Amino acid sequence: MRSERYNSREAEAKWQKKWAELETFRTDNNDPRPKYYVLEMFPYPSGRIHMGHVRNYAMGDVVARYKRARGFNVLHPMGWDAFGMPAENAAMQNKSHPAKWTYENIATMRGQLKSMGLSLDWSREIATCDPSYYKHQQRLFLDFLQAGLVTRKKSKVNWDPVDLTVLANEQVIDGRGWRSGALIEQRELTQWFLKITDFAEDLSASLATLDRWPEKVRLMQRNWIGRSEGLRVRFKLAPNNTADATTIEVYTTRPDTLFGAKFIALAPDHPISLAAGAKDPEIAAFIEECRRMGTSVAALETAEKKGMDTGLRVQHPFDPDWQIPVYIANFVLMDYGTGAIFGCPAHDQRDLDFAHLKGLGVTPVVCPAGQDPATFQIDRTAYDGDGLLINSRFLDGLTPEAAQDEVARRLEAVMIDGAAQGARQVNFKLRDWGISRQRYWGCPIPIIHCEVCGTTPVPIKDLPVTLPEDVTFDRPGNPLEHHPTWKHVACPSCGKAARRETDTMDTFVDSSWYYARFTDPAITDAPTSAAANHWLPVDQYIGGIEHAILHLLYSRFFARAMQMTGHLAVKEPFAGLFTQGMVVHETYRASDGSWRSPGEIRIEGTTEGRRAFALTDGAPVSIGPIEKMSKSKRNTVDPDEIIGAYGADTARWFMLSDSPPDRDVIWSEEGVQGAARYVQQIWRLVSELTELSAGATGFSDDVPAPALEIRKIVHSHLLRVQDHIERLRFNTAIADIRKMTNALSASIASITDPAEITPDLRAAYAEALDMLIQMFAPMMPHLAEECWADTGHTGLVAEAGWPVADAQLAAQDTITLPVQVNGKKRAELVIDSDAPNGQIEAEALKLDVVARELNGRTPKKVIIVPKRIVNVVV
RNA sequence: GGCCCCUUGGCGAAACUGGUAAACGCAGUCGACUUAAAAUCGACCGCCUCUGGCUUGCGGGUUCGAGUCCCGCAGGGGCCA
Repeated sequence: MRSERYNSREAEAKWQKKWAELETFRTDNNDPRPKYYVLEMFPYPSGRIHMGHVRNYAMGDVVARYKRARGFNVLHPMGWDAFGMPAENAAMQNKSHPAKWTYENIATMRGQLKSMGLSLDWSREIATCDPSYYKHQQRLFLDFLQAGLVTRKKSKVNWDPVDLTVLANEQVIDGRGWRSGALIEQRELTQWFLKITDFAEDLSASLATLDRWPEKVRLMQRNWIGRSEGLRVRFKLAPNNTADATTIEVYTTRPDTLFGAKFIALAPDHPISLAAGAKDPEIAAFIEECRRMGTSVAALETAEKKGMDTGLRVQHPFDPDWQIPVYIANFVLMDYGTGAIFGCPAHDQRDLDFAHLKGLGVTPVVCPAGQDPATFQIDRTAYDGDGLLINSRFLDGLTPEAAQDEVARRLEAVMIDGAAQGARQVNFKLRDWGISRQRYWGCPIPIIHCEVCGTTPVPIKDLPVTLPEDVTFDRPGNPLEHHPTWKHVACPSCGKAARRETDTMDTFVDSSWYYARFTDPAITDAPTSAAANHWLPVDQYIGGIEHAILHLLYSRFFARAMQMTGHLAVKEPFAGLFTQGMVVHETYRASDGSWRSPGEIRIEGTTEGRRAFALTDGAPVSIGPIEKMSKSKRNTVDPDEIIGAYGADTARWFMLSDSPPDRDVIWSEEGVQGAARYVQQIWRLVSELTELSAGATGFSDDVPAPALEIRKIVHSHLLRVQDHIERLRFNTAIADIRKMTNALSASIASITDPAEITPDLRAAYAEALDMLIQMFAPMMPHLAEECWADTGHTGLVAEAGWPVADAQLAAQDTITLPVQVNGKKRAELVIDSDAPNGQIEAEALKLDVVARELNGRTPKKVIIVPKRIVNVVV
């Protein structure tokens, strides 16, 4: 006996158990069907899943279940991005251990994800903090080292003197450490780097091949890599200079503006600056002042421009008698280009500001079209557009592009001290990836420092280098450094007492290759097997836009490095990328300014007059803007509570239905209730269709109108839903499913006499019933299984495949064409869909309204767009 | 400051390559059922001077035809500075 209302709680638990028992979603690497790899960005085990996860994984699951139904061997794994600072912070606060905290969170979150009914192959679950994972990461590090993709060099870092740790730029807020609040110092530390710049050219160029990535993400990566073509130019120091050097080398992307040069600017830590500082205490003080400003590029740009004359002068490359002053400037970066620039104030805003500051003069050398070269002046705004060269001797009249070429050509031919004065160079903004972190909860870098042998790799047979478990977090700094014994080891090469590297790897390393590990997660002797080449690239990767640059770029680098070291055959890990929008919610604030959670308030009134009150004391609460769900603003909704109250299917359906997937979705109680109502509506419709289709046998040779109508509705909607899912337009797929159920309900309601139910109609309802269940199964899998079983099927709908749409049935016999007169719609014409244009024109002109509009005039022309529109032009 | 994106009813939105603007839903109004409520069902639901006219942030352009393409402006967002 079937219950009136669908009980999601019972049904969801039942089907999740069934899928687990039958291992429905376990994927066999040797399955002969075509492969499809769906991956959602794996979560950080922060404690509990949030609505953003629900949205991300609901989308991925629709794709996975849909592709499985379409006959693909689908890989859809899940794991944990499990290393990182929050575990250490929690350990400090709770006097616990990061591993305990992390694994407890994983257990909780695994349970939560399972309650969503995701079609995941849990047998492939990995956690990056597990030695069985990071062992292979250490192996990759050693192979990269051998291949020359790892370096160790001094680098400036943000140093927190209280926490005794290095901070990332985004952890420095207003010059202070985000945790300690201490003033951050710039320190030079020896750090490990992965040489991502070796692949800069390819990482930039190959973006063009990623045609299933959002254009926005490709653009962001392109800008980040920052490829530019320019010229290295060596300026000779004027003969009477006191410097030890004889030339200053600059990098410029605008060699065409060389005749507009007014100064040379050096980075404060340029060797020539330092040498000048050594001789002149005033210069030394200025360099020290620049250092205190911070390293972030944004900080440099917004800071007031400052410079100091070194007293040095260089000769213009094309005129030895023309001397140019050399400044040390706070806006020049040592690690971009050569750490020195020449300034052309007329055509670069920064240079112009500096020239005004120092009174260096401005000479325009590029004149825009339509301006008179004799009078063209630059005042407060530099001109960086196109035009023709002026005031530039032999370059006059050339375009900037031609002038750049000419300057390069001439300077390449001039030799100074055995080297060309000018050399063309491609430059990148991209820097090598510093992976050293002075933290405990990360992957140990498998290196031993020996006083005799130097930095020595840990032999592969000794991997993994595991983290010691007995660590304490009661004092600042790196617990690995404090550990009494861990770092003391024998040198693997000479056997003498040596010291382990105590830096661990940036957690971005962990997530740069997990997609490859999922393809064969159990192998113990290598990071990857041939399975990786079978499965990769990932066909559809889904995650947040916040990873548009770093994670995706690092992963692209890793695939290339793994290819170079024989661990992978592909260089692009993600063929298709989709970036989903956030889950946002209204915010609520009490009169004292503190935030209130949605569970602590009640809302009165509708639309305009909505007001909120605290549940506890009825005090008014102001309704604030809709913002990203966050703990700090307390506008979060707990997925557990939603799933408990409404069921996973309702939560999934609402997440997918309300907004396009790449836009933000507003979580609202009304919206969820609408989805819950729809679940019950389907339940009733399925019950009615089951009754009407009882005893259905099959279609006759000539299906009569009412039954044919049902078939047309179902097949045409199936085609559209398919198309929408393929293009990840889940919101419109859902709209079409709802439309189809509306049409089926209307059809059932129109039956007044049981005699109308012919065998053909019975068969049509039977077909509609099965197809409907199969169509919503990817979104609401539990409800689908319950309905499928309830309508007499023995197997799982998850195994049932995808229904086949009959395009002929879906096609329309007659169509309604709008008829316009002079572009304004005046009438509609119902006509056979295959009617020839001549007939369409004749019938359109015969329409009363059209005849009235024409008022006896003959149409100039009649435009007929097949199956679209008729436009009569008078 | 530069580059990119967005702007459609009260709200979320739909409209694939230029071709009936507002599908599907949320909220709302009215009605049916009910002692009542919930649930459910039915009707309505952009604006106006309403047999017609207008409407996709604002102004212009291209076109037989513009939400869609082009130019300018305004507002919002993102990335890089």
